[in-house]
Amino acid sequence: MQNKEQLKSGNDILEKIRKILPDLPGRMRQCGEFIVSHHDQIAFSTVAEISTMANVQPSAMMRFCSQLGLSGYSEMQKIFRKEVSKAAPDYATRLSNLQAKGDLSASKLLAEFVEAGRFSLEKMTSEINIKNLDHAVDLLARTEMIHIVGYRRAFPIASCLSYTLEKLHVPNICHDDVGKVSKYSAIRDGDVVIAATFAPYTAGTIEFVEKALEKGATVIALTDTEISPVNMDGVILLKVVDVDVGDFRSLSASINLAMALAVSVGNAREQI
Amino acid sequence: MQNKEQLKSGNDILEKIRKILPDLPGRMRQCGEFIVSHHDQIAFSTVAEISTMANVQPSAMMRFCSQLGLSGYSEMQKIFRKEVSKAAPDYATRLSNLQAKGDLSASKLLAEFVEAGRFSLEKMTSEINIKNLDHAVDLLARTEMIHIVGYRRAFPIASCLSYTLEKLHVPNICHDDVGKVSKYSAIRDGDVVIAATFAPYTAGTIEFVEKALEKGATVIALTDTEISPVNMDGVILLKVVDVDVGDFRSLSASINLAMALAVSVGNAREQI
DNA sequence: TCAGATTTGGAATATTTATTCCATTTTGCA
DNA sequence: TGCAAAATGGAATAAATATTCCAAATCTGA
Repeated sequence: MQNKEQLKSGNDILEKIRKILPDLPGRMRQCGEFIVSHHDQIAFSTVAEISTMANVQPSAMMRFCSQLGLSGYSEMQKIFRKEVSKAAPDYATRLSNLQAKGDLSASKLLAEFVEAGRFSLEKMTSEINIKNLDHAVDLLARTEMIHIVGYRRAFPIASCLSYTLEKLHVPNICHDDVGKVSKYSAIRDGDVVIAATFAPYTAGTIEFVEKALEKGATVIALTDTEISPVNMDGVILLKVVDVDVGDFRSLSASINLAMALAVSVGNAREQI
Repeated sequence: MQNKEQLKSGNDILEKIRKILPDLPGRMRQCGEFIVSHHDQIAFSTVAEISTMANVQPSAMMRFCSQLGLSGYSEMQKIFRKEVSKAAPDYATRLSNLQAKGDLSASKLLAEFVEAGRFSLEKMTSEINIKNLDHAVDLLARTEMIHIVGYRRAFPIASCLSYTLEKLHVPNICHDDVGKVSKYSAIRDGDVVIAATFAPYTAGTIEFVEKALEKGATVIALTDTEISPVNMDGVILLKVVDVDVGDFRSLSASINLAMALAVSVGNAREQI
């Protein structure tokens, strides 16, 4: 049994197993069948657990992994873990490595941002709180005035929201602090505020949220963690994480959430 | 610290952490914050890995788990593992789930924007003119002043560029037309203008480009076609297309190109 | 049927990981 | 300012897990 192919992915492993399965003796066959049908559990189960479930001895499972050309169960588990784990790739390290090698061209950097953007978008599909999203749309569809606040890095998100809502003829005020004038007084009881802020959380946005809540407005927060300082009592939190590229972040997830939110509101208002 | 509540689910744990977080000392706080924001990784990671990522000692993490009323990290991991084994659908499944909620739902719209964003990023990778990108970076790295213009839908891109360049201490003026005042007079011979405009091409941006060229500035255009009205003689064109969702567009490609451009310029300036 | 080859189960061993313990440092309060 | 309490880092220890080894059982082919 000479294994020329390096098994790099879970699929490689499953394909290999399917190929050799017909010629396997008893226990080896059981191992193969079990792994194929329960591959989603490999990432977080021990040899002992897996072999018990497969009705084989632990050493049988070890032998099976050797037969696949792997050094052991651990190597197989690592491959499956990599695919199941939702940890963001370490773009910061990748960037420093590129920089250290003097290999940091604009096109390489663009590729990193594209990758980070893609990852952020995909991750958002599993992390978004749909109940809160629907609740936010409902509130925004009914309110007389939408206030939008997002400074510094979050300002593109705020301006995008404001532009989109205006195109849809939804009354909104984008609080841009022109002339360093904050206009809390424009907020009325019953209005809704959309506040966008991400680590390290601009103080002005936090203050704005506090003032808004005091005035009886409802606040919808676009932010990157449940323990964000804007997650105050009664705030509807839409968690959205954009991954870092060095000291910066792709804005892909948050800006697309903003667009989807605004267009949903526009649609909902047409039906009221 | 008497813990009466039995923590049975991942959510119980996260809720408990959020409650005690404000009163925690240094390392305990770090542990709590890390777990809340990376709870999807607990199932797959060792104490050593987690504590390294959280920048605490392993024993700190152990102490934190004790403070939650758990017997240790293993008990916490078991709880999260139990929930992972039935969750974790892949991206395609998550997308379908979002799309299944009804044609006008916010989640379906979000799914559409996510897909549009991913597609736009993918497309940009194959369509970007690398020669022009490098040329643009070179010019931007050498100029005394960068002027940025992008109105209406392109304004988030302009503001994102401006913010990023400012963070990198690159001199730039974002022409935002506050009070409907355009400031062509600030443009000097030798300056570089980044103009972002996409169909249907804001008249103000076209006029700005014309004025800039007259004044001897170099213009870099972020636009969606070679036949864009800003593709005037001598303009360096960076073509970037964001795909439509109904009457709107995901901004993913253009905003990530802007980020990559700005960061490249920052890097290039550090080497001059 | 028998002998050699292959497979198997499980004990022993090695490695990895979780946990405990304790000296030192830091914090908070009178 | 000083002291007691709390927090911390890290080494030592315990526990869990992966792996290796080998005697016994089973299979295969002449």
